Amino acid sequence: MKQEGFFEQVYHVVRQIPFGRVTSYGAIAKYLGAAGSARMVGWAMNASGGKEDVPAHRVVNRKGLLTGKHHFKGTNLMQQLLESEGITVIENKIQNFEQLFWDPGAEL
DNA sequence: ATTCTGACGTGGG
DNA sequence: CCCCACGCCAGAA
Repeated sequence: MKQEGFFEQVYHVVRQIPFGRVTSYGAIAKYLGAAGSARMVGWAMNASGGKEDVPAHRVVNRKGLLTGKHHFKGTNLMQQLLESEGITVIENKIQNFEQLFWDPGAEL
């Protein structure tokens, strides 16, 4: 039974991201065993675009930059969601990124 | 089957 | 920190 597309695996991890926390595509990819294919993770999020259960706004690139904000409905929606969780975002970059970083492989 | 793209990551300068 | 080039591999046309 399985047949789970690559997306569902990503959603499974992203859904577990705690409130007010963030993670990177690479961390998720590595957790799934697809280290190096971080692009697939981001792409999976693109497919998840309609799933509200997947807080894609909590997933950023390794620099803590909101690279995917362009793919959201609005241009500033992603940042608003993050700030709504107590995260400070300046110039599309998350402040204290290392502090807010949540590693699925390390804590899960 | 081939070709292209992509919300990234790493290494070198 | 920035910039440049390469690799990665799943899915759509």
